[in-house]
Formats: sequence, C-alpha cells, structure tokens
Amino acid sequence: MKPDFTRKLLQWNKDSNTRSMPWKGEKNPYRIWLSEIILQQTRVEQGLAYYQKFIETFPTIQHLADAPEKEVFKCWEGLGYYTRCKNLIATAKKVAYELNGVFPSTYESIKELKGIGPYTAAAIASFAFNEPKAVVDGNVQRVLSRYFGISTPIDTTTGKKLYQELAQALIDTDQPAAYNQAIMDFGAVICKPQSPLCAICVQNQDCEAFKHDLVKQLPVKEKTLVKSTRWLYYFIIVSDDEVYIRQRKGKDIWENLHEFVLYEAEGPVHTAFQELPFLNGFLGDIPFSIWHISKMFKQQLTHQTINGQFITVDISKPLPTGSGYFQVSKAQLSDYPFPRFINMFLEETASPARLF
DNA sequence: AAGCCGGGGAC
DNA sequence: GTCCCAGGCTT
Repeated sequence: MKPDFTRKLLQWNKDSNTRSMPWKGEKNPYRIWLSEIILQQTRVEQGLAYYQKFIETFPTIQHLADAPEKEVFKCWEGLGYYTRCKNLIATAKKVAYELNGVFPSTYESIKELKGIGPYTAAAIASFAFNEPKAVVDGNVQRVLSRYFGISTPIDTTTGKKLYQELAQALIDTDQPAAYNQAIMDFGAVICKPQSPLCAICVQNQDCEAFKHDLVKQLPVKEKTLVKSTRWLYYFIIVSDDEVYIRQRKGKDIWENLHEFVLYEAEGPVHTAFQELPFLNGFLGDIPFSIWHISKMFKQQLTHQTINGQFITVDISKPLPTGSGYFQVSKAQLSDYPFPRFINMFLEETASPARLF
C-alpha cells in the first residue's frame, strides 16, 4: 500500500509534469553522474550549457580520465565550487583506470567515490540501476517539510536524518527512478521556495503547511550565513609579450584556478599606491613602469564580497625563478581557467591586448 | 557540529 | 540586498 503522498505525486508526474531535461530518463551512469555533479548546489538552467559542453568534449568517462587536468578545469570555468571539478577528475581516473571503466552499481559502492555523497549516490543508484534509494536534496526537504509540517531545521544532523528516513519511507520501490525524479521536479515546479503554486497543487488538501498557512515559514534553516569582505589587488606583470600567472593552491576560494600576481589587503586601499611596497618587494631591483590602473571591480559571492583592482605593470627583464609565478603569452592566457572575478576584468577591458 | 566552497537568477 | 539552488568535504 503506497502512501497517499506517493500515489498523488506519481499521478501528478504522469499527468502534469512537463519538465524536460537532457539527462531525464538517461540510463548511462557516466552521464547521470556528470549531470549530478554539475547540478550540486547549482540551478538546472545554469548547469545545462556546462553539461552539454562536457558531453561533447568528453563523450565517455575514458575521455574525461585521459584529458589534461587544465582542459577539464577550463570546461568547468565559471561554474563555481571548483572542488567538484577536482573530484570529478579523480573519480573519472578511478573508474577508468582502476575499475576497468565500469561504474560502480550499488548505492554503497557509488558513495565511496570522491565528490559523491548521500544525495548523488542515491540519484545514480536509482536512475541508472533502479535501486530504491530516496534522494534528499533541497527540493525534497522543502516538499516534505511543508507537506508534513515539519519544523526541524534542515541544516542540522537531526534534520538531515529525519528527512532521509522520511523520504526513504515514501519512495515507490517499484519505480524508484520515476519517484525520485518526480519529487524533485515537483519541488522545482510546484512547491517552489518562493511563491509556490499551492492553488493548483494536487497535494494541497493534505499539506499541513497549506492547511495551517505555514508555507512561507517552511522549511526552517538554523544557521545564518556569515559574510566577509576582501580586497584583492592584482598586478598584471608584463615582460615583452608575456604575463605572469600562477595556479591557486590552499584551502580558499578558487582553488586550482589561475590568477595574476596577488596582493591581498586587509581593507580598502585609500591612497592610489598603498600597495606599492608590496610591488617593490616582489620585483626587488627590477625596474618597472605602471601602464594602467583599472576601476574598482566588485563581485558578490554567496559568503564573500570581493573588491579589487587590476594594475598593469611593465618590467624590463624577466622575474628571477622562484617567484611562484610562471610566464604565459597573452595568446595562451585564454587556455587557463580563471575565476569570474578576473574574467570580468579581462572581458570588460575594451582592448585587453593594449594592456599587455 | 560547524565552517567553507561560486556563481547566477528571482524577488 | 536576500535567498537558494539535483551538496560534499574538512576540521
């Protein structure tokens, strides 16, 4: 006997769900995996073009595993949460080189792979292998929180466990793929975060939040976002036709992406050249001349506000080795993945070539 | 358990 | 501006 919720959800899915996505109904685990990694904390509309590009560039997991890391990151450029890309590469190599190219086929074995947690493992296991494992993403938490009137915060250990168990109890074990797809579509199309379509919702008579006018208050989130502001001053050090860049390392934003010579200040630089001591120290006794100072750029990230300027500096002889940066010709610059913040400058500058 | 990781779209 | 998105990893 199916729960009423499940029955009505599947009925809605059959009758009214017109949501269409390229990976819907997909059975190839590589494609499912790829789409799920791209869509982690990412809207479908934003991830779609990236999915298409990845499938085109890397038709199989073997292609992905064999590709140079830089090329894969270049495909991921601009999508954010770059650890996903690093884990994507690691898992592709694992499957291609250690598992004979065969994607693991059970929830438990899939979850062992890097970058795959409970949600993604359940998605792949159900979509590709028909394993009755319920997915719990932001959509599912919202739908269940409202339908059952649950105010347990979704971002706590207790909440996560509760929603996982509830979802598992509701899944249609005869058609887990259809059920998992349906509840996420339902959350995205009907039970939306803002302005949900309660008036036309087939579940509204049974929905606790709707009955008690709690829709706007559910689900509950406990943690509040802490934001910080940073000031990044990038020196575009030009020597002949070459410019200096490096790959970002360490646990910070934009890990593995590239950048110019960075001076990070504690706060806004008030005078025009408060950052000059850094430049003098960095260049040592190499003569330089400043060619251009950009406007102040600003970018709002989820948890940080980035401010910064780009200062183009011409030097007469190359940097000594050991600076931590390497030379790239301006023509090769676009081969390297950069954060959006830097691309904002590169794209907006009317004639970037003039700066180099 | 808490903190951190991007970028974009809707409001 | 705020919220949140087909979350997961590190500490």
